[in-house]
Amino acid sequence: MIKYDFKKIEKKWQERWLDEKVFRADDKSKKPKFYQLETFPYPSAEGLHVGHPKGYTAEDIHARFMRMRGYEVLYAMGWDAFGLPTENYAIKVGKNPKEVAKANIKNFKRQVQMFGFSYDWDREINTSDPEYYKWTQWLFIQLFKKGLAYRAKAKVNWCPKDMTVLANEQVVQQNGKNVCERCKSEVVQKEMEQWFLKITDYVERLIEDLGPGTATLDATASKKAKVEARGSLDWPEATIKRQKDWIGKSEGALLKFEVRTDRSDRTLQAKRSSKQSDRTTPTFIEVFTTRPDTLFGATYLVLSPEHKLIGNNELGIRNYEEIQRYIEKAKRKTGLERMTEAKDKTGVELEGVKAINPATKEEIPVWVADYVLGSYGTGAIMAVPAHDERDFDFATKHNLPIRMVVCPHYPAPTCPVLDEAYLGEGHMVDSGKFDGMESEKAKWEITKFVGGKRKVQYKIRDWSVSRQRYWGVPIPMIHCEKCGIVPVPERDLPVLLPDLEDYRPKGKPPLASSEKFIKTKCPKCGGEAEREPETLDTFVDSAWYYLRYTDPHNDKMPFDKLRASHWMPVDFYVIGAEHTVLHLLYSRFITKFLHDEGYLSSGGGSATGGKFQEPFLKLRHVGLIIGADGQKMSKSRGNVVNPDELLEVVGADVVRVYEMFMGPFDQGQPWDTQGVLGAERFLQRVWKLYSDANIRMHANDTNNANFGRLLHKTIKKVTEDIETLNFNTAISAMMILLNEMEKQDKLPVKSYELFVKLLAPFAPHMAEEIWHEILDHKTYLHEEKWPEYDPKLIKEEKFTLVIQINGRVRDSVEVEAGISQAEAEKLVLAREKVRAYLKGAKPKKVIYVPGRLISIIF
RNA sequence: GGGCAGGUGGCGGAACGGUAUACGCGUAGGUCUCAAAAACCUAUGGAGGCAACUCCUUGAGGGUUCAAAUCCCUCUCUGCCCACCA
Repeated sequence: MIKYDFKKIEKKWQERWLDEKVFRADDKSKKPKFYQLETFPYPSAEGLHVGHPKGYTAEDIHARFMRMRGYEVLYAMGWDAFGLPTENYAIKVGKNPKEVAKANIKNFKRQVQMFGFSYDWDREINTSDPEYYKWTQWLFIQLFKKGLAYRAKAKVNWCPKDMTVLANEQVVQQNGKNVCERCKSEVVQKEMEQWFLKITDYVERLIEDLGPGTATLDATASKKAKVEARGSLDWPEATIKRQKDWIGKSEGALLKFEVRTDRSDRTLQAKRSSKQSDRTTPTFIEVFTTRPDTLFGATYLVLSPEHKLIGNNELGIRNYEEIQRYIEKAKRKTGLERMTEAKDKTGVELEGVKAINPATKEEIPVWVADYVLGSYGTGAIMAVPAHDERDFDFATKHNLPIRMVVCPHYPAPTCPVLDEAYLGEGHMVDSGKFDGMESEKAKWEITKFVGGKRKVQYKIRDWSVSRQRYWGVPIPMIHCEKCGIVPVPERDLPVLLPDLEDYRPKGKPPLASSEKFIKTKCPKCGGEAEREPETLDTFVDSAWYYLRYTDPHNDKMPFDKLRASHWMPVDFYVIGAEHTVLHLLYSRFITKFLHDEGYLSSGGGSATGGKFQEPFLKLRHVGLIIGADGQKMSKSRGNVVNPDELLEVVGADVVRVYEMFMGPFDQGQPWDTQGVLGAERFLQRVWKLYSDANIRMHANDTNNANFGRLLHKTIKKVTEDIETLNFNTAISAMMILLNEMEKQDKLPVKSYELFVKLLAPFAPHMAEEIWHEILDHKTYLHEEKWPEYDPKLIKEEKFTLVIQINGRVRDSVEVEAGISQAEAEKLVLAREKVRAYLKGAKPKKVIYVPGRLISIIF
């Protein structure tokens, strides 16, 4: 037997594939297109983690499979190379981030290439390359021109360690604290002037185009019906839901409550006595509510601690000092305290201040409490304790009146007790002329009655993109004293990121200290001006990279409209579930924007056949590989598996097969070094099969129907499993076939060839070696046609009929496939074993499931 | 507190109304060998029995059904996500 020298063989094929550019995606191909997108990695200094190749192998299998099925596949790789970790690492080792990034990419590329992934390397991109970020800057300018990039003062999330602003999406919860997604330091709130992208302008379409979801379909609905119900997006249900939740749309009304204070009473008296016309406009507190129907039950108002009416004491609050102390305390609360105290609703009443319920005209108290958020709605609420659990808790604690105004049953013989009332719809009670009206209708009638406005409110806020750090895309803007903010003319792009001696963060952008960079002329008036020293959030870089792959070397445009439209939308995207609200939402926004601006047109050969405003049609998440100890892999736990060592010891094909065999693709599994051995044995046996069997190899098909049936069943199974990403069962099916092949006295060469084709996407190096060197073919396997199964050959001639008596399996018998119920019954009832159970009794009922079982009840 | 996913041998998992434990790992015994490794063969959920066989078993309990790991209800545990959004 020839030893399988994986090192030599894997290297040989990788070089040939690369040199001959066999995986080049042809823009002009006549074949139907398939765009398969790989999450381009952030090239960290640590290099590849065993988790990376799991997603990559799955995509590579799928890409190779699609090629064999006759598609022209666009499948490429690139580097999301800007960003904090590289910069922080560079600071640590005292190097330039540019050098560090270059070295990291080189290392990543070396590792990735050792796995033999079938990328079109001519399309490799790098976000830190001026040829790429020139177009990121171009994109920013287009957004600016449309008023979608703007500067505003806002409270931002500030990471004190990284000394930069973070987007809301980049702030995560850990142990009850708001921490930086990257470095896990606690985030503080800071008021700063910032660049924002107006994603909120696209919010309706971002919801709408996710589709209606499949919630209305019952479980029996076909997969196709489900996909159609979602519009054209085939995404995991949970991902769609999370994005919708993040956008957080709610419909309600803005209602105004007039404020009465000691001071306004005095004004009123003064007005009366002097008979002056009303020149002082009354003060109002505006609230947002989704339940305007419950207005008659609003028994008090609550302001958030951040509310501007209590910022200075213009209302003349009598206990202002106490209020201030409360606000200060609320501000200092950590996320953890907020969480644990969520049930314990604290608050202070504003003394000397009352509000008028516009429906009842009653005076109601006004409170400040930190259960009301300053950042949502108007920062103030009307509290309806009977119909809101939080208000109920607060009212109970502070002894405020509770008035029920919606009754689930009407006419109401008995209304349910209060704590059952909360959210339900029903009919109005105790609400003046609205009594008896359906609450849903009353929402808008009552809003109209008190002069309120309908309002749609979202949780999502505009995307903050300013970063006060060095290693990113310079924002292509110029500040001119005369002309204001002026974009850099497009002919002057890119604005190059200068090499700085000292690029460390100092709380202000490092670029600000480079006079050479900052000082410039205003493109409008020609006067002295300054460049914007901030850099862009790296999520801007990655929000359009999939478009660049379609035309990566274009130096006139970010991409050619026809090329982009030919390849887009992405047909299949595998991505970690952690990107659900960040990258995916941003990418959808940018695609819609570019579509609106006419840079993208109808999709080319895609299945959608028409317009696309969605970048990613089919989306799946890859499950995390965890350490052998069941813990997440991390350096500190010492449970990290290094792919370099694995590749050295067992080679790429074995790692690929093992990672696909571990379990369901979208679920996480612990790493098992012993398990790798199983994959290795499997491939060794595939290899050995020929050497051992070359005596047995037979040019002609044998008449072994059983073997032929298994072969065709395996073709069917593997084909379907790749389509559905059930790689573990696909491999198991191939193992079963291999077990059987080993038992054959005469193994037809044709069968072996079919098997090698099935194996090719999983273990491409070994398959290619066998195909060329043993089976003596000149073509590459991915140019071969994917095997098709013959439905006729799959049909069983016989099957095992299971015999159940009174619901228990008691016997079984081999029978002809076409056996009728009458025949089966006769045969079964004649069996001794069955007779022993029946003891002469007559069966009451017989259930026959063709091809499976017969169930006798007596 | 809410949402989602899930709990099947010693382990990863398969089956998703129709013979539970496919496939792989591990373990035990065997073949080969002076020996060991590798490779190959056999066995391998639990209890009982010399045996043929019988009973039990998919987190716990209940229900539907001729038949439930699978469908329904209650509980429980684990993982992930969200978390006062009016």
